[in-house]
Amino acid sequence: MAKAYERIADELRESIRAGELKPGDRLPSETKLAEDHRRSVPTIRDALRLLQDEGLIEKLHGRGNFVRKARTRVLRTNDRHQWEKDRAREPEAKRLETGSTEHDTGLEVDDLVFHASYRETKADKEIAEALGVPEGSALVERSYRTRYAAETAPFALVTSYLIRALVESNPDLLDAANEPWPGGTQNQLLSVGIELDRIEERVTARPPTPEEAEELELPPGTSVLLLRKTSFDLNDRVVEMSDVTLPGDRTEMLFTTPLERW
Amino acid sequence: MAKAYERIADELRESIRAGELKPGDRLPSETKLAEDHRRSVPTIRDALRLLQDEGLIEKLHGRGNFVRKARTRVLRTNDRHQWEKDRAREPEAKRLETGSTEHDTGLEVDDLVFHASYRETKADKEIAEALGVPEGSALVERSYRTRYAAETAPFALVTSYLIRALVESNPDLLDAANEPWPGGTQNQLLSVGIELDRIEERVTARPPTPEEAEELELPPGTSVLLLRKTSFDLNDRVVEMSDVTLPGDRTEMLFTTPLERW
DNA sequence: GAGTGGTCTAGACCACTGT
DNA sequence: CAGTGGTCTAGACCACTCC
Repeated sequence: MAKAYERIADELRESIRAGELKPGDRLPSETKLAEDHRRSVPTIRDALRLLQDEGLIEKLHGRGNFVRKARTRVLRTNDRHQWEKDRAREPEAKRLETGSTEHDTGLEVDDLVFHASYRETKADKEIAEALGVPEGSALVERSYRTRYAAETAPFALVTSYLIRALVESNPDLLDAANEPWPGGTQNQLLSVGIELDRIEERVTARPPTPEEAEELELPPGTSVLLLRKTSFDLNDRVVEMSDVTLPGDRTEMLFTTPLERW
Repeated sequence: MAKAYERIADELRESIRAGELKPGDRLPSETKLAEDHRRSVPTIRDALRLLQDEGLIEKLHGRGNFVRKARTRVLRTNDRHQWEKDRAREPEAKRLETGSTEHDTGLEVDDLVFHASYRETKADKEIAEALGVPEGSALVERSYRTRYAAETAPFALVTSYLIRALVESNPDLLDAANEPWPGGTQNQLLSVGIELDRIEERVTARPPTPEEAEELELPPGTSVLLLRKTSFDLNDRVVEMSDVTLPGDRTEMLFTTPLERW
């Protein structure tokens, strides 16, 4: 025999999937649902929590419970890397026009708000391994937040690591005041004589930590995508590594793999 | 003033992050926690549910609440596509040895259990658009489940779509009895004269549906990765499309993007 | 059988939203 | 102000695990 709160959740889920309850619709109040199903309010709330955890409904205090609407997605492609490499050697005037985020989103520079901060650190075990340097090596840790001007939450949390010894010959690379840097990271690396050979991106997913949920303004019932991007130079050395946290309900990543001809 | 259940959750989360409570450790019983914090048991349970939703703890009925251990990850790379393309033209004996899943996981064929089923359908609006065919076109819908022999849950749910008109010249492609097909999908397509030019993969993440959680044996507090793979032939036609659902807590996807030289 | 978490109740009181 | 969901209590009873 199935549990009451599961049966009630199943019923509501079915109504939502069938389209009887459409995105934006208000569900009956919790007391109303309790009467209808002849159950106590806490039992109803158990059912609604299941639906919330699945991302199907949104609970708004004082207003009601609503079927969740899909959020508009931000597309992030891997051809941005080649695009950024090409762009890195353009004259500064050209580089100022657009960054890779604008390339992805098709937006103007003015539609986006950009924030960067730099910090000097030493590599812990995990980061050292990812960068292929000894533990304790001096690093430049750079933190980026980009959001739509019309919104309050950023659409990505980015932490990027550079190996200080590789970039310190250009002091401009140690100062966040030079951000946003026209031409992006690949132009920064070019300024110290580094050319990239390839980029590796590792992707996983999990529920957000409370801190991530807070900063990305994620409602309950959403996931985050974790992207670790590693850049290799022509000598197969790791020259940069970034950890990116993206909201799962509004991010779509597109990777294109070209194949050699037979 | 913070809510009691949040404060209790914060305290426990901190203990876990600090390593005072290690993966596998049992938390104090709910009644014990209630006494310690001078709160009712339901309030403690509210706190523990937060931690469960974050994927930090595992609730085991009759045994206790435990700090969750990380599961071993399955790596899925995008160089599998080129590998599979090369493999598609090898003689059958060679193709029988390993499939792309074994290529990714480094396992033997015997370590994996494979299941396939075919079904003929018509393209609904969404699928038709993805395949670039008219709505209602005849399709071959193929469903795959692969799991470790030692485990009960598959590590991926795959639904693949072929356009019937493109493949029906080889009747073997309409029969699941020929699975696992030596050489995989690219060899199947070769048998009807199709060569692939590139593969596009779109990735998003969200909490699992109850059905996905059931089939993948996902504990609460995990996400799924959704991968839509689209294969294009030399004429830029879509010739195959797959939707893949992967457990977020045990899947890592690796995409390598090579860059052209300056 | 002792100890654990899971389901469910009935209700008090608080906090937020709208009119 | 009425109506909504959010927090919390105190306790009954069930189901599972392990000794």
